[in-house]
Order: sequence, then C-alpha cells, then structure tokens
Amino acid sequence: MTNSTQAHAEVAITNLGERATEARRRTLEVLLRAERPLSHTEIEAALAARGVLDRVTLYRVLDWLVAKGLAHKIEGHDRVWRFNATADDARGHAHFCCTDCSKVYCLTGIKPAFVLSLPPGFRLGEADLSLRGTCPDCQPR
Amino acid sequence: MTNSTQAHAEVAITNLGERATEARRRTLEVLLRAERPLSHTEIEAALAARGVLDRVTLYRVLDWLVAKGLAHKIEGHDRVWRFNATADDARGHAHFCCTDCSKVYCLTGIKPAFVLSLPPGFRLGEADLSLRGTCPDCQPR
DNA sequence: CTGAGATATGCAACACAGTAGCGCAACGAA
DNA sequence: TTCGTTGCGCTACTGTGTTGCATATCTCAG
Repeated sequence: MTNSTQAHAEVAITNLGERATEARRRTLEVLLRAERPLSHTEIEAALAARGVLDRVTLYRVLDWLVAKGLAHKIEGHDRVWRFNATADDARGHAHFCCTDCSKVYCLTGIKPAFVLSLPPGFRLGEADLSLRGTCPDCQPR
Repeated sequence: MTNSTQAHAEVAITNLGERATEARRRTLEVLLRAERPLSHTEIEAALAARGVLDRVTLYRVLDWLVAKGLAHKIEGHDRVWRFNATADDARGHAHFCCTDCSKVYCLTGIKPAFVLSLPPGFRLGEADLSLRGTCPDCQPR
C-alpha cells in the first residue's frame, strides 16, 4: 500500500513530463493517502514524520500540483485552503465542513443543481456548494 | 434618503432594546446603504469619511450586528469576511464573487437545490452556494 | 442626582495563513 | 564542463482577524 502510493505519486508527475522532486513526490503522496482534504498545516505535520519541508516550499509545491491538475484546492470556513489529490470527478462536487472539529470532507455524490438565472452582465465560471454541520466523529451520541 | 437610512439604522437597533451607539448606527448605516456585501476594509473606508472608527471596534460591532441578526457574514474566496445588512430572505441565497475585481454580490434569487443524500453520520446545518465568474463591471467587452 | 455595575470603545500586542525577494543548489541540454 | 532554467530554503513581510487590558460611556436602582 505504502509503496504503491509512492509509485503512483511518482508516475503521476513524470507522466506529465515534469520533474518528480522529493518535495513534490512526498507532498502528492500525503494527499493521495488522505481520505479528506488537508490543510497546509496538516500536510506539513504529515510530512514532518520523514524530515521537514520548508513552509514556503510546501505552499509552492501545492500551488504547482494544483496548476498541473494533480490536486485541487478548496476553501473551508476557517479561511484556510485545503488540498486534495484530484479524483476522477473532481469538478463541482460539494464539500462538507464540520462546525465542531472543522475537518472538511468531499461529498462526491452531491452536485449543486440550481436555477441558472444570473442577473444580466454576470458570467458564471464555477460554482461551489459547501455544507456545514457535524461530521460522524463529532456526533453528540 | 440619507436621513431615512440613518433613522432606519437607529430604529432597527433600538427596536431590539439595545444601545444604539455611534459606532453601531454608523456601521449599520453603511451596510444598509451598500447594495452588495462589504469587507471590513471597505466598511472602514466608508466610515472614515466622517471620522475614523477603531479597527477592532469595527470588528466587534460587525460581530455584534451579526449576533443580533441585523447583518450577516459571508466569506469570499480571498479569506475575507464580508458583511451585509440582513434582508428579508437572508437565509440560504447564493453569492457571486467576481474573479477579476473580487467584489461579492448577493443573488437572492438563486437558492441551492441539491439532492440531500449525505453519507450516514453527517448532520447538515447550513448550505452555501457560492458562484465565481466575472461581474458586469469586469466584462471584457 | 449620584454612584455602582454593566457595556462599549480604544490601544497595543499578538496569532496565523499566506507571499515576496533573493541566494544557492540541483538538474538538463549543449 | 558550462550555462541557463527550475526548484528549494531562508528571512522578512503583508493583511486579516483576535486578545487583553485600561478607559470611557451608559443605565438604572436608590
């Protein structure tokens, strides 16, 4: 499992004809292994286990991954970016943000459907549906 | 017009049995007069015309207005809160954020409709639909 | 009217995510 | 090897929002 994720990360990068540097491989690895979007800080912590990566470098690597389409970037309700290895149906799914622990989950099953009646002059690019509530871990039982 | 907005602001506050201080009146006034949600900085600038208000006080006044239901707080894509005098149908409408000038607009006509099939264990609180694109002012003509 | 308690405000200092500039290291092509 | 390009790390900075505490202002009982 561990090794296959490593390999997957490396292949994904080299397939684009890009340099699979240590920083990029390890960062993508962390994202691929996570089952929910991670914040910069969470990624940093995850990486720290095997040697630290500079804070700024991590920001740049994450932006790079997003630019190359290997990751996507979503915003929580705490003014923090979170990152996700891009899945098959990346575009347009909803996100769920726990108001308790503030973890974010991708809800790939839910897509926003809304009446597209923008006022004149507005041109639509993208739409995000973001839900708030409590996640399974934080359910008052 | 100017005076009626002033009066409206004052009445809205005193109607709640709360103290209509200078800071609160003027802040609410600015929000009432704006036709789109304003950021802290924009509000500060608008207030500055008639004497400055402390940055922190403004933050507190805004939170107070939100707590009292006189304003609501939305988040843009730039990690900045924006505030809006609460309209009749405040809950659940969509917001449009211009990717060019990053101004935010309320689209009270559009409400998210989505299939509510949350995975087990998730409990839904609120939902935000946020749209991105270019606003009328920023249309490449 | 006055004084005590509650509430608002202002100031300074802080916390935190994210960014800019710059030098050096690693790579890759000639 | 050399040289240009790309990536990395360090330091310092920006902008938004927050905390703590002292002072000012309001309210209301007496």
